Amino acid sequence: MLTLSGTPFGCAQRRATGLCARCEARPFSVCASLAADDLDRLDALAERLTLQPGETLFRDGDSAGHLFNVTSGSLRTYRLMADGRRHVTGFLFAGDFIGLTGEAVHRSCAEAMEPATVCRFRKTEWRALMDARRVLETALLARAARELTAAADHALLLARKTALERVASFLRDLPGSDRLRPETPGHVRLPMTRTEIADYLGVTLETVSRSLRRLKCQGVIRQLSLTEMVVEKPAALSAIADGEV
Amino acid sequence: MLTLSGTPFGCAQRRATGLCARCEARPFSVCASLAADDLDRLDALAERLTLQPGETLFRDGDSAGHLFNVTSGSLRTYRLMADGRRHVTGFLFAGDFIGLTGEAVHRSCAEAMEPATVCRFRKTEWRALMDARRVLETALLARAARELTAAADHALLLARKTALERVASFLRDLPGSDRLRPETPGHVRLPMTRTEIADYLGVTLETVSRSLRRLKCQGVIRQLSLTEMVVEKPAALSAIADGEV
DNA sequence: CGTTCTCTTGACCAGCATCAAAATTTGTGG
DNA sequence: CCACAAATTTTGATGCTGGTCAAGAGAACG
Repeated sequence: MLTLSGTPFGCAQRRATGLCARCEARPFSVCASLAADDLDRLDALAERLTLQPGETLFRDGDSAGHLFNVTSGSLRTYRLMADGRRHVTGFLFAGDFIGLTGEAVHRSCAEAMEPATVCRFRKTEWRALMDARRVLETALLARAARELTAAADHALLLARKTALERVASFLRDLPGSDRLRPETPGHVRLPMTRTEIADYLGVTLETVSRSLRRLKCQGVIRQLSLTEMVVEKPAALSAIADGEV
Repeated sequence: MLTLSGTPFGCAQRRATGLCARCEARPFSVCASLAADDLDRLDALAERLTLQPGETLFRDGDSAGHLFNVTSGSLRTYRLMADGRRHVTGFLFAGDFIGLTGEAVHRSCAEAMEPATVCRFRKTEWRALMDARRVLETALLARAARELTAAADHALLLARKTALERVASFLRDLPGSDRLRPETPGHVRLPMTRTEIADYLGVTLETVSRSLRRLKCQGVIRQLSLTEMVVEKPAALSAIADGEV
């Protein structure tokens, strides 16, 4: 079940001694824009949620009264078509913000892939905080800008890249997403299933599997386990990803 | 050639008698957030550009020191891969804002499809105006949110829809984009070529042509001319677009 | 250690791409 | 306004990438 641990007794601390002050995800969250003095205010608004693998944060059709900030672990968001076709919208890690799209009703589902923690904010309260601390709105706009850039890259991938190029792009761009993990250079951790990768890249799981094999045969990557890859030839991987082959 | 008509003598008018006050695109631009009193400030920052069909606003690799607001006509933005594969990122009409992605160097090209007019702003000056008039930043964030929603819809289209569904989605969603045109219900104007539609939908021009034919045979649409369609059965079109067939 | 789930591999097939040519539209000069 | 040239669109024939179906191999879990 989804456990909920709000600020103790619901009252803000005077000094920034709350959870936000110790939050490991803060440096790469929009919260980083706030001065230390303002953290107690953030604390007062944040509800801490803990999700177990497979647990749902929200579903398609739920009214979207909240915003979320991922503080640890990872989540997937996806959309379903009427006949069951699935598109995985994205994979979310610590520091990622959910709710930039500003829709009143969720049009996608969000579930934990691994044990995850998330901060939840009421939209109205968040809006008030943004009005009081404008740097927060500026930080959110900057984040929205980055997301739009990433969306354009992903659209190019979906519109024009071959299956092999898609998988190569994925292996190249995924590392660094989870900024809480000490990044071992060349190592790619895959907390998601092949099916999820496929639904993210717009192909089938068999095609993902075959593409990975081709990359392995070419010596571009080496497989340590189902969820762990090593990039042996980063330059070659990137060249394939960009279609320069 | 690209003609340039800045504010006469570079000095701001005291009362809002400038071009912004009379701008037809203002109601559906981010500029709509500004009070009438602030329009002379906007006027002082805006350079008016006129583009002929096929003319370039900016190219991939150009340094992105400006932001743009489309005030009439239409443009296309696209990206190219090393081997020439093209992805049309989007079609832009009056009211659309260019530069939300905030990148320092352009990663796409923008060209006029029809005669078009565009307002150009220096990023630094625009930033200063946003700092002075916060509603502007809020309006920009709202617009970024809408773009992210649209990007998610387009990603679903590219990842999971069939060719027929893509073309149906396009015909359903394009009208209303050009808010300057008096919208004749059921009429779809296509100021772009088949190739551009194809590159936008991630298929080939032949597939677009064949899909249109299937829709015509089914009586869902009727063709008036190459650039003008009539939707005869909107419900059927939408059902096809959403894969409910 | 067996059950179940996920991943891999193979065989076959279909949707869309590619190649090619005809039809239509657009543009130009007389 | 017409005739011709160029560009775009439509239509047809064929092929390939990636999807579908199916079976077997590993992992994960109790």
